[in-house]
Amino acid sequence: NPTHPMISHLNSLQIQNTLSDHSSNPLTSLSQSSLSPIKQSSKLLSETSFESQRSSREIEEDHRRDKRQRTTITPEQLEVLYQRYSMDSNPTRGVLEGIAREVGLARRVVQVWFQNTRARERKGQFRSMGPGSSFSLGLNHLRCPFCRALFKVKSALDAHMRSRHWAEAERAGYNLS
Amino acid sequence: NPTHPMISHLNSLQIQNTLSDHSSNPLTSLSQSSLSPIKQSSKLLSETSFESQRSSREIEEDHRRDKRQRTTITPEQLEVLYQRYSMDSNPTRGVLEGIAREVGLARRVVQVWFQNTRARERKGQFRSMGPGSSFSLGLNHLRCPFCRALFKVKSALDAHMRSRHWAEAERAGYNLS
DNA sequence: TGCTAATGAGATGTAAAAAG
DNA sequence: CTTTTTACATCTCATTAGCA
Repeated sequence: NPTHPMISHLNSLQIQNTLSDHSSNPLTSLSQSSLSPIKQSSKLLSETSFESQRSSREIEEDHRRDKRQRTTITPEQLEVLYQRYSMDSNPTRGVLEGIAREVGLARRVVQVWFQNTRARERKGQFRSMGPGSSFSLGLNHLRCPFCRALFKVKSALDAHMRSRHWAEAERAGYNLS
Repeated sequence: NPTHPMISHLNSLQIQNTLSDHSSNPLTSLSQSSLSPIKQSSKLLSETSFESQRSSREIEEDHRRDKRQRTTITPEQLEVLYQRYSMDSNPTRGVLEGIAREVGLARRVVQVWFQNTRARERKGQFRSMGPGSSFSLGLNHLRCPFCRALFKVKSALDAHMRSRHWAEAERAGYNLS
């Protein structure tokens, strides 16, 4: 199966990302394709970062393929993801990128995983995971007053409110200190 | 709103897919006709970090891309910005530059942020901020008698009046010594 | 087939650009 | 500078489709 996303991990390349706090970089780029006038139905999928080594020829082939690419997330990766999720189900962009690097998946893949997991939890279809995991649903009990985001630790909720609901929180009299 | 015939709809809503992920975005198609060359001085933005993964091909494409570049301001940077804003919502050019250096963003980006934030505050969408911050909306109550600038501390207002409204202040009998 | 990764539409917030 | 508009990033929710 050629579609297998090689979840391997040799992506240690690109270590950058000055996590060195404070001078955080603005992250430029990020644009998305402006698709061609020709409809081109299923567009390119998010590829894991390390796939950047693919030749343009290969990428072109991907274009032609109209099959949706499904990433297979390994149990080891899930373990990490759930652990991070339990601390903060709504990570900021920077944190998300760190997690992506840690598990070796494209940022977009991790982002989608978090979105789907939040949705799943909301619907009550949450599932504690794999072997040895101590994570369990009911414990993620802090819900953001302004959206449905859930958090396990207050500090994470605070950070979330500060970055996403600043105005409302202020108006409502929350003390985010 | 009939504005720019050119850039306008290139990517207006249609299939939209904004979501996807970028970063490795082929952007194959398309001619990309001429179109105005965005001025964007060469390295307005920090190319620090992350860019390492960009290939020369991608960089080249950037050159002919006419898309708008949106900076992502991190929560840490916002924290600093709002703190400064609380002291003086209308910083002079020099101060603005210092702030820009402190947060690691281009002066222009910070300037725009201040403009947008002042506008937001006027519209009542203001937010005060995070932990440790003593700033809170209603407290930004010193308004310049000659323009709409707002300040939290009198010294900042005075400095502002000295640099921008010297004549009027003099005439009006203010003692700015 | 069930679980879930990926998509897409609609909504929201806001950085950047345009207009005044 | 301000005000208004554009466009991009991200979220939710509903749905589609890939794989064990």
